[in-house]
Amino acid sequence: MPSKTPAPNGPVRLRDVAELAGVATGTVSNTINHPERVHPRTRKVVEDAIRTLGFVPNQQARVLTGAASSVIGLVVLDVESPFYMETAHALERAVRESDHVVMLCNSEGDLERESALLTMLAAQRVRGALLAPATPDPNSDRYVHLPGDLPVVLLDFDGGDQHCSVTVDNFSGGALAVRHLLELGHRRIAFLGGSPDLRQFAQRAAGARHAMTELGLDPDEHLTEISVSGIGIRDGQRAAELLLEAGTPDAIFCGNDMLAFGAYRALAGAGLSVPDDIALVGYDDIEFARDWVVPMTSIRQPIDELGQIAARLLLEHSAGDPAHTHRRVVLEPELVVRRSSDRRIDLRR
Amino acid sequence: MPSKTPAPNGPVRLRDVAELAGVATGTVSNTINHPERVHPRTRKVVEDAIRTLGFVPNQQARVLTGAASSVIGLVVLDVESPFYMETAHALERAVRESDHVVMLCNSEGDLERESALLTMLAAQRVRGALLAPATPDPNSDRYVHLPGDLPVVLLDFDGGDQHCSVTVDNFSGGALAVRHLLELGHRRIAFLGGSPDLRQFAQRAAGARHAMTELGLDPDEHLTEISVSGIGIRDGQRAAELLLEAGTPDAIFCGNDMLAFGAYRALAGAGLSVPDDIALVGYDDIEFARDWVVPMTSIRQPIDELGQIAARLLLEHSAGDPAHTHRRVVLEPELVVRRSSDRRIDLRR
DNA sequence: AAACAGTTTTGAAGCGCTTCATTTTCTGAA
DNA sequence: TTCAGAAAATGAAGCGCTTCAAAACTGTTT
Repeated sequence: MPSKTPAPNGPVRLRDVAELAGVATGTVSNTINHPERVHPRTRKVVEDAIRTLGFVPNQQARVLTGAASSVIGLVVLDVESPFYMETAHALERAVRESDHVVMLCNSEGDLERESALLTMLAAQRVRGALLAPATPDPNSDRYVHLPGDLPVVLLDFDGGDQHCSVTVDNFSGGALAVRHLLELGHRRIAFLGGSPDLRQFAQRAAGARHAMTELGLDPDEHLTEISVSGIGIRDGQRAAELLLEAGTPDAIFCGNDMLAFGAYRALAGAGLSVPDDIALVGYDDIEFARDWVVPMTSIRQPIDELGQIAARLLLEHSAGDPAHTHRRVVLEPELVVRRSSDRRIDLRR
Repeated sequence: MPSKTPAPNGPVRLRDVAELAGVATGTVSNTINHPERVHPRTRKVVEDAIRTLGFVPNQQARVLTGAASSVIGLVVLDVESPFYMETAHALERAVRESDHVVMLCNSEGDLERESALLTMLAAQRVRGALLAPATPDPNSDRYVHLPGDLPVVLLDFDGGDQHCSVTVDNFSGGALAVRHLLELGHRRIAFLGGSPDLRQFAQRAAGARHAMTELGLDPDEHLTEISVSGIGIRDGQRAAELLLEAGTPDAIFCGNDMLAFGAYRALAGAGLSVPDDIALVGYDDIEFARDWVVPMTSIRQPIDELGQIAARLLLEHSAGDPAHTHRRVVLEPELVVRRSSDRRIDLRR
């Protein structure tokens, strides 16, 4: 005579454990979630049953009964970009201790896809999402309403008072780089940035201009700006080649490290030595920068801190505290001087 | 007089939509999942209600009622390794069309953590998981029993007849590289591999030896093997420096591209030219290989294919077909010749 | 032996959805 | 106008879990 068990196939259910242990389902649930409430003797029996059956509680069912999800979504523009990967990793480390996992999603810079992913995350009822927006428009209001009121923290994008956000000051970073080059005595500087309507690049360029003005130099005269559509090594190389045709500057400041690597290739190809003939500065300080053939001076984004703060904001926000107010945190980048801009520095570093 | 709605807080529920549209819950469910079953007029009303309320169905509840999850887990050793990232990306592309998303998890090479992640994925009742095992032991049986019978496909690890697996033939790749170097006339070759008890490196080294024997050369005489604990640029550099102290070989074959980049730095630092003084071959053909200062000859792993096949196997396996039998697919790597081993090739490529 | 105050255990209700046997409504032919 | 059959809409049951009021046990005190 079959018991109440409808079908013994599929994964083991809590009820199966209860049956084997000879207790009620509530007791099994309690030994898992409130062990102190159940008698040690019973607890032992239940735990044994769990082990013999290899029971793994269905998280979906749990969440359905009100438990908070332990999944955090992260939507980035490009999973292959070292910067975003390092961010993902930092975030993961940050949420690890609170037993959360990161679900990494790739919007590929496509707004449609970005929306689809956010909806998907909302449908999964994840705890919340970190979003590095794909919009180039810094004032876009497309993030005001998010599907199924997903708790969101924006990365590298100012959320106004609609959302929490964590950004790194690009303007300040651009200024940092150019100030450094000016201090070294360079006067003809080129800024090699990605597509000019990507927020980050525009802000870095503005910072670069500011650093010049600050010292009483006219940017129009001393700063050549050149922009590329892509942001990869190839793009940097091509742009730098173009730049060289119009004359050799004293220094090139690139909008990111990949572009700087490309510029390096162009310079090496033209027989120019870095840093002897020309100084080179990148941005992001990805791992490769340190280990590039000539170690690359770069602007470091405080990625670990960014991950930690973003995680904290998100967990706080998604805890459902009605008193929560949106906060924006702006982090300061840091100049890391290496050989590519300063010949006094050991080649190895 | 309050209606049956218990609490209008939290996300919008299907029932809220039904109420607003003035229909039964079943009808709302049908307009979402079986639109053809509901009258166009009603459908319109319901769809409007969905839109005004911004309803996003709770995926957890859906899965609970038997729908297959749309999440696929991917557990890798190192999320910052370009090889795994490219794999993750390829996998993502592969499952995109079937509307699945990838949940990327980082085991950091830690067996404990790997287990924890697999349990977590089982608890989430994901559709299945791709696993790049952290065990160095190729015969480990720790993957025989997985938590909550999670459907799993192993990556880069032979699953025997317990699991499906997709691997790339490391032996063959090692042979490919060394054969290439021998054909170019090099006779004193060094193999610079990562920790010798990482399966992949051991197999590549074996392949290298085989290629020598094949040509009647004694590996003991012509092949110097040197291993490093790490697998990063720094490690490669240090190892190559050590190697140079004992004399300069004709060519260095590195167990991965990062090591090769490091070796390049060491060579450049010692004033040796690649490829004129010494040839260099990497492994994995990550994106950087093509764009390294001297474009790097490398062994390409067919990552796209790997992602596609793995995805297909997993979806098939997790479809629950009882007739499913575990398959192992072995992919062949490919030699990509670039400047670092062959001076006849244009510097730019 | 009865009364009491814990301490454990129980099991039904409910989370948001889908399914499906029923009921209701519509359609067109008789 | 009636009625069979198709089409559409209904709503209760159930997915696996947690919760919580109620029931069933302790053991201690009169």
